[in-house]
Amino acid sequence: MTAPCIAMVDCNNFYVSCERVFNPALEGRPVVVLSNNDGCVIARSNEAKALGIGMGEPAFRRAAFFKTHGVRVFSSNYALYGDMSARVQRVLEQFSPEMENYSIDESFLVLRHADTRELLCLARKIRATVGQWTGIPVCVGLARTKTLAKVANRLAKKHTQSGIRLLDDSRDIRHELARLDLEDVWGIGGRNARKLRALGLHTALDLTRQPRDWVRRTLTVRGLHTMLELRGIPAIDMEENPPDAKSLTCSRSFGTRITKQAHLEEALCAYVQRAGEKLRQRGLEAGAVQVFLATNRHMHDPQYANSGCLPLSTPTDFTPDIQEAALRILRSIFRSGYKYQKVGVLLLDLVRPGQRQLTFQDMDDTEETAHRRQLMHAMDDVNQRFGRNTLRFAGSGLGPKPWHMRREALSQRFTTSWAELPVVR
DNA sequence: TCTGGGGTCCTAGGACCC
DNA sequence: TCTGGGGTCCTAGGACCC
Repeated sequence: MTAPCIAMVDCNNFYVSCERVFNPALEGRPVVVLSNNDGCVIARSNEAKALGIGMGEPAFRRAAFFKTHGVRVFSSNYALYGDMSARVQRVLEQFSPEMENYSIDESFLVLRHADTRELLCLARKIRATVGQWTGIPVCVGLARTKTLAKVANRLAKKHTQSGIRLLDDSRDIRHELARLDLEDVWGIGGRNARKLRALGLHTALDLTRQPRDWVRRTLTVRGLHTMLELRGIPAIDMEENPPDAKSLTCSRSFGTRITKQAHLEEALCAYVQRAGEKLRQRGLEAGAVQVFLATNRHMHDPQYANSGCLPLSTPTDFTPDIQEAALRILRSIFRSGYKYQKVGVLLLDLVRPGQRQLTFQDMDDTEETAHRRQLMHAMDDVNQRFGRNTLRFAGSGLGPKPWHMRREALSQRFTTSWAELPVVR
């Protein structure tokens, strides 16, 4: 391969693999991991896939099936998966200085090796090292563009023993694209696949044969980039240093349906607290707050959903100010008489403090500002050392919390339990 | 009687990803 | 009883300005 090669490294059934690392008895058995609230299936072992369990299936509908087939079921444990993800990424870093951590379980690496044999050798080494150092099995797809590397990775998973697939020869590429459904192409979702089918296109190869203008008009500029990449022309850049996020969300579905405004307010306060922690962790301030609430659209009950937004007078990372704004929005959109399923907060117009214009307030209340910063810092510190919500705002309620989500089958926090952390810094 | 047109900014909605 | 959560980008269309 003459041009630089892109490797797509994808962890196999990642959440299931994380559970297995710390519970080897799960090896060879059907295992699933459920979404927040134990709602639906978001990860399946190969054995679970073989039983016909689909991605996104509601767990309650499969409960009996899980029991009769001995499927081991886990609530999602993001503290564990996030930590394992970081370990995998640290291993991958050693193989290329040019790397994009695309998602919790996928990374793109640029490999500048001219020789095909060298590339395959390196891919084998990546796979073996990640497996040995973290216990997580991965597959590697190799190609000239990110989109083709995703295709190669898919082939590595489905059709190889080695877990490695190089997709470089043009006849080979054509052959594989002719067998690839449009909705299985990275960047083409269900909606656009249906649209293209109605226009007579069915496979990835069909798409590569359309004129650029037509693709641009039909699928917007992003679809055009996808099509060019399928042709082997790089059009989607590596994002090695992702820019600061522009928004940040915290929302949950409730364990039971909620009708009381007071309970919604408690839940919202808790979510804002969490959002504030994320905000400070990233060193950002929010310029505006949005709140939304919704009933359960799967039920036949009366439906209501609404949202509202408020700008903050000056960008801030001070949780109480954000909570105040959020509660004002909630009170303006709340309607009684509905069974609510969900409430959430979005922090918008995020900025780095150093990069925004100073206001008169900034010059004015420096002492006050310092106190507020110290307060948030102290809370974050305690909660980091002793566990989330060790210190929390009274607004999130002192009594029982009917809005809490269900997590009935949670594994232990094997890697991040606070008891393992040093108490003194 | 006859009342422009082009540029910019913002937002909502829709699509995608894992 | 029970159907996730957290992001990004693009476009069309309206508001506004000169």
